[in-house]
Amino acid sequence: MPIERYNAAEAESRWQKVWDERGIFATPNTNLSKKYYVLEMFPYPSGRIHMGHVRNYAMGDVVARFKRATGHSVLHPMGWDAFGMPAENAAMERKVHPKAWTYQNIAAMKAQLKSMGLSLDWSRELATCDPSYYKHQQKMFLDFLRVGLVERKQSKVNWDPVDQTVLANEQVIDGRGWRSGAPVEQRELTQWFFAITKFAQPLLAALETLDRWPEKVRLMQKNWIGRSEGLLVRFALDPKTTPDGESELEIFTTRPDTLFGAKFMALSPDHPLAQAAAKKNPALAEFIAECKRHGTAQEIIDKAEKLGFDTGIKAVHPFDPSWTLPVYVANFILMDYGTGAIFGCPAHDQRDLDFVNKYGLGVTPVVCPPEQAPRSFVITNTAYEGDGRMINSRFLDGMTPAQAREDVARRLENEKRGDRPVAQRQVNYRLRDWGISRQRYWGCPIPVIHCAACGVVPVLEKDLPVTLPEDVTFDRPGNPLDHHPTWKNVSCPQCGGPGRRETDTMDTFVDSSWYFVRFTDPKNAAEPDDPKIADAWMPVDQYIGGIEHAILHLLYSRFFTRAMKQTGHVGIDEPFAGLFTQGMVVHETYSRQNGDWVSPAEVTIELEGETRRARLSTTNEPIVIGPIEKMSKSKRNTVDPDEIISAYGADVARWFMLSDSPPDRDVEWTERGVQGAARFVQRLWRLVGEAGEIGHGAPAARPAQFSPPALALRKATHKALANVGDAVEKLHFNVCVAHIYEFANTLNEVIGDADSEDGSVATDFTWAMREAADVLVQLFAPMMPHLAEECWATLGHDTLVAQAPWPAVERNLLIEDTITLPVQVNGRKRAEVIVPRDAANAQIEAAVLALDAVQKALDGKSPKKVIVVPQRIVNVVA
RNA sequence: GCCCGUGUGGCGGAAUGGCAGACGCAAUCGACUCAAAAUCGAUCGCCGCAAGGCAUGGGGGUUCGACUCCCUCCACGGGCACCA
Repeated sequence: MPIERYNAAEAESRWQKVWDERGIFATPNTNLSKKYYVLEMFPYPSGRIHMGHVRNYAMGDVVARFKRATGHSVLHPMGWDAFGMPAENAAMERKVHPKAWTYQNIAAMKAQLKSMGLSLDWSRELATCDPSYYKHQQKMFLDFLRVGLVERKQSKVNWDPVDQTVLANEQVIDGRGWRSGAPVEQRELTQWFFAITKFAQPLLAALETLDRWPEKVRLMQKNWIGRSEGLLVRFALDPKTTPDGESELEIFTTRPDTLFGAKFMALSPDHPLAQAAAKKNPALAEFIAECKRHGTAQEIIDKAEKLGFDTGIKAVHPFDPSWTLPVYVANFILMDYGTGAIFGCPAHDQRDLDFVNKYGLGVTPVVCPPEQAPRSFVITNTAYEGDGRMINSRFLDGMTPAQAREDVARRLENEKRGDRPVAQRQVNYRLRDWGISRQRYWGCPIPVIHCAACGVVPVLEKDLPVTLPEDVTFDRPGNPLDHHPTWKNVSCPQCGGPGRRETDTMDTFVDSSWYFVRFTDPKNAAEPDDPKIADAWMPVDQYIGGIEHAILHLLYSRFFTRAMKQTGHVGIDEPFAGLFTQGMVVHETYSRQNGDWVSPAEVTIELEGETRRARLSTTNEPIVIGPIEKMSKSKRNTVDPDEIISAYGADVARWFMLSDSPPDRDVEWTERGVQGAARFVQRLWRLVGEAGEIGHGAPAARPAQFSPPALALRKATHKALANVGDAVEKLHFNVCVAHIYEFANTLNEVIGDADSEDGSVATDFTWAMREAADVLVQLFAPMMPHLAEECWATLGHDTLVAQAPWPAVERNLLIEDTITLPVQVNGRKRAEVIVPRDAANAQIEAAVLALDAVQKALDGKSPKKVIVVPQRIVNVVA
């Protein structure tokens, strides 16, 4: 009987409806002893999903469905990272309200996601722009404020001149705003900060415990936090050369061992001593002003030449009162790292070397590389930053730099000036506090009120949430909240006098720093916001998303979770136990002769011998095939998931996304690959149909005995089951796909053999065939759930495969009675030998040496040694 | 500049220190067809008629045995970048 083609379009919407009606993916907050929380990074509602989303959510869905089948209570929710600039841009460009624009986009994208057949619990859907979401965020802000994790301080900030808002350090990439791409300027503003630096050490230390995170991400965070251990050293200043009120200069160094190589001191232009000295020195004041002028744009700082100005002040060397060092103001010293002052040792620091070479201050090497004679060791243009032995350093001579560092630290710690030690050990971090104030409308309002009498006053908890006004205008630059005629005018909660509402909103990265906790609380919970429920679900067992969030989102979320713990919102430290960073979806680029990009949909590819040629489908104009790049609107090399799904079905899109490349690498979207996936869908459909027919009459009870062909089939079935299960656990979806292909090929051969035998089929074989068909369907069900349901139904099941438990692997079927061992002679394969599984090594050795091929390879020589690796290989050494 | 990762057929890639190239894509030949598509069968790392040899970026090392471990060089990709 011919089998009809599988109609994806019809079947997919039908099964989606069944899943929906039966509510099988809704997760109750009960029975959490075996819980599994799988989460994909939630999308920004830009309006349409792209192939990156398809890849991300396909992976998460495989994990969710697999874990559900293996008996876990699975939480797999979806929501919307809904605040942000694009909504305001749309408002400015198209006169749509950001809220309307956002919710339209959410509706459109939700429909797209639904068409993918994802096993999501939509009852927990959330949008961060919803007051019922951000009221919790405002509450947490106030809790953080109370315990000192939120601070208000004046500081130099990164100002994005295009978006007219402040950016966090993490949001400045190559000196440009992460969103606008405009060169970032430095401005001095009073801003709200999350005190992420208070957790610098725990955030760093806990990276060691995140053993299910990619090494790369942990390293990136480690470098970003940037811990360095060093010494704070107080240098006395020569009073004759020093402005009134100043008597010493404190510096931070990680290389106290090089103290005898010091040639100068350098101050940041913002350093108080520099400012004090500038008051009496107009030339110095001008130099500092010049530094600041140059310092407005990050790009200029990056390229600036090292410049210094001698203040005339002299600092006294801590080990020699007669040795003084000139104090410079230098443009490359940062005020907000260490103390904003350094001592310069040119021999062993490239920047310092460049500086002394410019100003002629001399070089004395103090660390001599191994196997180099101290007398002949000279530094000219390249500083030596390696290890060795101390030279020219008095009592340190002969020590290693590590020993010298310890010796210097101990001596200066024990020496007092005034009532304090001259030096103390200090740990410094590169990490800066997280500035969250944004001068924008479409974000979470910061719930404080400014009062002339009382200062900054928190909004009362009963007045939360502070909601955004809807009647705002976007017809001029700046913050629409600030322009609003009445919104900011409120009375002070403390004194009742006139107050002004804070008009800054929070960085949208705050919204995404805790959404994973919010999902644990279903809307209809008896006790909303019960920390016990959050703790029962948290941490996220498997988090999946792009590597681009390695620092920003993932570090903020780690901080936020700790802050939530400190304020009693959760009981855990780390939000994501397992993290997987998937690769990008890439595609060939196409362009016309004049350089205009052309989308793949407009191009026809032809093969001319070995070379592929592209033409514009409409006019036959020749098209240049460009490099394979990340799908982007600007290069127009995108493929619309909607079009793929309507042409081939969601299962095909999902399958191809999972099949071609390892999930952490980039995958190239190709038409050929999609067609291959589509062919395989039809092949599986036919194969399951045929296997189902053979297995149709099988007895319900499992036969006591299996004939050799039936046993062989069962072995293949259980091997596939074990292999696919292992591969899914490791998220090796491409390997998983390969094993499914392999099993499908085997099953196809077995069916072919059974057909050719023509006649009645033994019942044990029909039973094994039915088992094989069931298992095959279950194996691909997490990846192609619609096809799987359709196949499952044709196999006569009245249950849903989405709810079927994962079959148990019968381990005894994986063990072979006889094994084929490869035989090597001197490491080169010469033969194979078939031996019983439990054969003794001596027995195997004898069998191997009797082989003709082995004797021939030995060529009359007698073997020196025979290495038998049980179950693996035999190697004869001659 | 510093740190990290990657390198395997025409392509994507597989391989607890144990048969390199599973599986897929592409290609070639054949069957079916009036023809095409679909489907099915065969071939498919390189050299060689073959026997055999050579092959996991290059070179060296450890090992009975190395894609896998170590050293070194090269290429590509990524992160950080006046952080003292």
